[in-house]
Amino acid sequence: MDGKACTILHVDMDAFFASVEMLRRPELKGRPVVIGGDGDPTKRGVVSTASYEARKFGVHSAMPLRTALKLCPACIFLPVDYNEYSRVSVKIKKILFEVSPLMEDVGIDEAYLDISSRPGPPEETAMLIKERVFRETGLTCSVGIAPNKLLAKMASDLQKPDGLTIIRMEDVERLIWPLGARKLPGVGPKTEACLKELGINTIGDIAAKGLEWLQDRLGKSFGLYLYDASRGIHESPIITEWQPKSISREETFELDVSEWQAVARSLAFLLRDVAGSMREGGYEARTVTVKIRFGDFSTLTRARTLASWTDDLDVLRKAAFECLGRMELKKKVRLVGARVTGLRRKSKGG
DNA sequence: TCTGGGGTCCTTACTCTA
DNA sequence: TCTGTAGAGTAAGGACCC
Repeated sequence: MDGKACTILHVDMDAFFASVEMLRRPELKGRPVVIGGDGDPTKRGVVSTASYEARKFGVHSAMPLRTALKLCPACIFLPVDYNEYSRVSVKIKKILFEVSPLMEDVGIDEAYLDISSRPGPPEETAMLIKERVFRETGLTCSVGIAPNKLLAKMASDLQKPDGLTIIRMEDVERLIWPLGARKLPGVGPKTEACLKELGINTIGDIAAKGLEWLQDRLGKSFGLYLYDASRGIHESPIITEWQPKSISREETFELDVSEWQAVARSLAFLLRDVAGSMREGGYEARTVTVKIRFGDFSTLTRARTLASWTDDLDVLRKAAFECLGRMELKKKVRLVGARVTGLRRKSKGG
């Protein structure tokens, strides 16, 4: 941002996965629907999206499917159909891009738009988006309008579903300060608990603290972020081009395994997948990391940086197995993962 | 009996080198 | 040559996001 007043819009699809399923199966409308895992709530997996009806039972995303089933035995459980949601997502992003090419894609169901140079009031642009998205996909979204990305995101969250909310800098004290600290992006369950210990419950409580006080207790970088964010100050720009920094695959076993061979077999499969994605995107990598999570959820990672960049499966596999060899598998293994970092685009012909 | 998968970013520790 | 140190690169773990 260059100092000029900015108008940023945050568009967030309402219960996206569940809403797409309801488009395909209208008989699900008005019923508690949970999307997650392979759709079997007796198996390992977590909730990706719960319809608003399911949320009334206390079901929310990231909750284990087994817990969701207990809370809501009448819920309809469906598997995640990522291909279908991606197809709909592309349609929505196309509409948004037509409204403003200064668009930042944030995952499958949300985006930021810089509409500073669009004529007319921003509410008009927001209404135009909502109408077009509904007309062309049958889905509703919530839109937040603000001078920066942080406030735009918080705005879209204030009124859901099908909301339209504006936050100006002068509204921060009235609209943002009364909210729980957890409502600030970047504050997760751990930070929330830590803040509570410090006597901080709301965003206003954070804003009441000095910069040094926050930095002493929460670290230099995060302390500064909280100090600014609680005042609605945030300067990160709209990112229109994105390059991945890592490519990874992981697998949670249906039952924890104790045989090294099972872990090794899974690792080999995952690496083949990772290498496939690398080739697809035209990337080569320098560092390979292996992750092992045990039944008690304790997690180990081991990394190996290679002498040069590669997308050769054999080389990646050798590095990964060397990492695996450095770990003691004394407990049953729940999850195995493979990741490559230090990515660069492969030069043509090489 | 819980707790996915694919990412990003931050902090801390360690090692090597200038 | 010895010693201390700063900085870069690497490694490991953790928090967070969708």
